[in-house]
Amino acid sequence: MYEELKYWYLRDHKLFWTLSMSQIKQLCIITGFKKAKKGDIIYFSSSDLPRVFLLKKGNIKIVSVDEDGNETIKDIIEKGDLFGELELDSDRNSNEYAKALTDDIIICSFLLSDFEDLLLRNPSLALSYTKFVGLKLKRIKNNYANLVSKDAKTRLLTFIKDWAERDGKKDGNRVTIQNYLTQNDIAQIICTSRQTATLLLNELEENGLMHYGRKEIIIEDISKL
Amino acid sequence: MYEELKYWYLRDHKLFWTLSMSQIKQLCIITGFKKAKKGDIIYFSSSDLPRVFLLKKGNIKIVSVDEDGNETIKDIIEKGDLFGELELDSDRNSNEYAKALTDDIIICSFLLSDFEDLLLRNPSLALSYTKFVGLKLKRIKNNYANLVSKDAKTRLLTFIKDWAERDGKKDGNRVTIQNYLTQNDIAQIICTSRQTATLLLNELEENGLMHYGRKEIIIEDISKL
DNA sequence: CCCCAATTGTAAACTACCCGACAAAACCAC
DNA sequence: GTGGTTTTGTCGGGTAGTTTACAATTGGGG
Repeated sequence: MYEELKYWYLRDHKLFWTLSMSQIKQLCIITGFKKAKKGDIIYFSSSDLPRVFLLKKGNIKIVSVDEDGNETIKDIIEKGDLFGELELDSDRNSNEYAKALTDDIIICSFLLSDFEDLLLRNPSLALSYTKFVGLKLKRIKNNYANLVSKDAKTRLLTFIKDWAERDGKKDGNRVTIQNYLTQNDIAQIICTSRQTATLLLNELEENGLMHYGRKEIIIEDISKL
Repeated sequence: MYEELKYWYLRDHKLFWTLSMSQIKQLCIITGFKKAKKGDIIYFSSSDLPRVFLLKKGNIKIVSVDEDGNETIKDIIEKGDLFGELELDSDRNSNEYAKALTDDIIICSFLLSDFEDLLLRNPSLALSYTKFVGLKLKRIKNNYANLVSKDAKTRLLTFIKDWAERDGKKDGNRVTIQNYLTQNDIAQIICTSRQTATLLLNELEENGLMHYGRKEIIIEDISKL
């Protein structure tokens, strides 16, 4: 029963749709599971073997600490996302960890080496995966371009619109987002200071464009952002 | 003879080492060739089918024009690099073109669809290619992190050191780089204004750390940068 | 060799944003 | 509730870097 659940978890991800049950089973032999709750820190650059992770439930952020001790958010991971050694290289010098943003986190993982074997045996999976990494590349290229040429306000707007698109519940032009981020998180994501983020969010609030709350964000009219 | 040359060009790239002659031949059926000289513009987001390109000789820059007409350098491509639709998605909305930085440019290309077929038939090539894309991802992540947390001076230094590593001719601690970039190019690469780049380069010059010339850059002592 | 275009040098005004500091408010655990 | 911690609000000074503007230099083509 528990074993079955494991398979189902992987099977559920669209990347793995092409695989047979036995192939998934193969990958699952060393599959690990983790549960966590809000605020928990999950080290994945630990002394363990390199792994690829799949977030089944909840939201987490990937944080990296640089040489000066500054923490920066590398990525926000949502339900169904893969994370970890996605680049398939095993040199994990990076000082990164994941932090749970919500309660009820479920993560499953498998060894990088097992995943590579599977890719070698499944050309079509390999191609899908390559496109998946390509998509990540495209996203970050886009973020980079925004950071270079757009100001903080525009970046915030872009982020909010993206977020609403991904997570928001639409009701006509009114969108409600379940908020699991602090203003500080948002600031880091759009690469600005907390103060600037606060300022801009309040500005949006004053203009009646949206309401920021710790639990949810309400956008009155998404088309006006 | 000319045909043979084509194959050799592809075979030469380490990604294709695992392929047999016949497999390369398959890819080459629709392989195109281009030659260009300094200043030439090579459109690859044209109405043609999506392609992957391989730069056999010379240096080019990938430039993109945003909605406001600003030109930004996306990438510098050197001998042996692949470029084009590396993400393997065929939606080329991006307004990009390549510009030759040196004379004697040789580019060969193949159709994205042919390349995908080849990947499907060669799992180990597919895996290598995924790692290649992963490497690109890692690089840009690194650039992004630098842009966020380091100032212009540090970014310039990082860039110069990288460049010296890649292209420079070492002679003890003295490194000579064949320069094919203007200060404006460098400025765009490290994401700053031309004036700031000029200022910083002159500062390095005054401190006796390096000599910037249009044809070559000489770093007196790479370990002191 | 000379001219023109591209590149490099320099300076001053301006500004978006950071940083430090502190207060108010919200949330959580007990 | 109550106390403490986290999050949010707000202000002003400081600055790295942009922008504008123009001069000086370089190099290549005729």
